[in-house]
Amino acid sequence: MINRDQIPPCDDCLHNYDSIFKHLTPEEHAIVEREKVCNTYKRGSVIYHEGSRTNGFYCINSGIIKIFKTGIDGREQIIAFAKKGGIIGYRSILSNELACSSAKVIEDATLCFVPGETLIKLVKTNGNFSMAIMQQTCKELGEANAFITDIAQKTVRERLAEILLKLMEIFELNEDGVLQISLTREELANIVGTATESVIRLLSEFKHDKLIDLNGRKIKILDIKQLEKISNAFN
Amino acid sequence: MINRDQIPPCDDCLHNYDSIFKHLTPEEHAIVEREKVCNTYKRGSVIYHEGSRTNGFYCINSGIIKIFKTGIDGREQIIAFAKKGGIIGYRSILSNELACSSAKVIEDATLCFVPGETLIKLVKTNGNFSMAIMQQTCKELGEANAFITDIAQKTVRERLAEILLKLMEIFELNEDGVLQISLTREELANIVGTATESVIRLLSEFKHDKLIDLNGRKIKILDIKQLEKISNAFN
DNA sequence: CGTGTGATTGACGCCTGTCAACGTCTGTGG
DNA sequence: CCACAGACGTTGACAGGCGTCAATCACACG
Repeated sequence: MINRDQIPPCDDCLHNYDSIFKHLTPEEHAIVEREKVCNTYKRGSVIYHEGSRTNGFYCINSGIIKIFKTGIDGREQIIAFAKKGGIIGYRSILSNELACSSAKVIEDATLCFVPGETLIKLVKTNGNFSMAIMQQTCKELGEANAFITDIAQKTVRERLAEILLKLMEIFELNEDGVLQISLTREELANIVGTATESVIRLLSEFKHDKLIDLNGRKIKILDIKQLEKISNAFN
Repeated sequence: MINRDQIPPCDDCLHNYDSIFKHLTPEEHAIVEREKVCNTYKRGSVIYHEGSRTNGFYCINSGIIKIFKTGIDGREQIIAFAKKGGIIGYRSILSNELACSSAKVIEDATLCFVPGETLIKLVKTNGNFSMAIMQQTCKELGEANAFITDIAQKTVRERLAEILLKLMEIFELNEDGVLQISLTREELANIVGTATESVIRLLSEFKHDKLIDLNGRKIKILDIKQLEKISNAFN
């Protein structure tokens, strides 16, 4: 499951224009580079568990991670995804709480682990970095609040259409218009907050209405305008 | 609506042990004290509007504020409350976005306005203050994620019981066991994420089962254990 | 006293969750 | 190479939770 032989070059992460690490000085870069530990994880691996104490955060070098909370009957509620350039697990470090969610690999991933003390040191000493990570948190908070409103007010049908569009924004379509992420029906249900059967029924309804095309887990987006209309996009 | 005559002493806010301002140095205290502007607001007043650009944040000296997003048909979804010692409106300052929610007075309030630049300056220069405000954000984020899971998985009945308990934690009971906040049925519905009629029906059901007692907007909590059981408390 | 806002109650029906059965596909072991 | 197990996907039946509509009541206020 874990392969310590392949240490990926973290230059990508450190200098990527949309990575928060771009706010670090060269010296700080060097510190992170020195203290990081990289590993690869296969689909299904758990990075960290809800309720556990994490002592660092992870930077995604490749792959896709799902962040979820476990509710009634062990049912997952997917809160967010993380992909290349993103960081996960930093929240509980900063708030000094136990992890409030779990992280699991959806597509084989390479992650770099950075100790929590390093993060806190950087936050306290580098105002720009501090602002950047605060902005990330605030952005996530805004998105969470928007999702609360959606899930509280919209129907399952509207939410599913919206989630398809949101996934499209995050993972984009390939040249054939197919969503570049592969989720089980159950996972889709656990984002939307509904039953697996409902997702299946609505997806085939969307297919019948020529809004999407289905081929196993591959979802081809055909009619964005109409999906937006269904999702009641007040965003 | 606004009364500029009464400038409340902000010592309370600045030195209150659960205020984030306790992390400021005396010099920084003085800066905030000098730059703040205090006003009183009556019930119903809007502090700021979703989508507007705010150029500062507010510290609550007294009163109660509700934070909400406006969804379909102008229906409110209440996201959070703020009371004495709390701050609101700081998120959009830090993330440099438009306000993603609105703030409205529920109980007559006195607020102190502090300019955004002051906040950013403090965040960038005072590591401890920075950490404290980051912790507040992370805490809110954790709560938002928990609420997403609840609203996605629990029934209206379970959520209502949970909200009553949550309100109890935030606003506490008076000596008679009555919730120290007065909300309309519609506002309750807009927290739970349901229809006003459903709240009314479930409240009278709770009353019939001797879990609560009702007297207009006053809600007396009778059986906490049972409410916890109903709310399916996995928290 | 009229008006308006909020609270309540009843009727009705649809959306959606649950249960059950069955089909499909993949990987594993004999 | 085939049989089988197990995970996942699909479909149908069914009930009930909950939203919507409408009527009525209660209460405050100008």
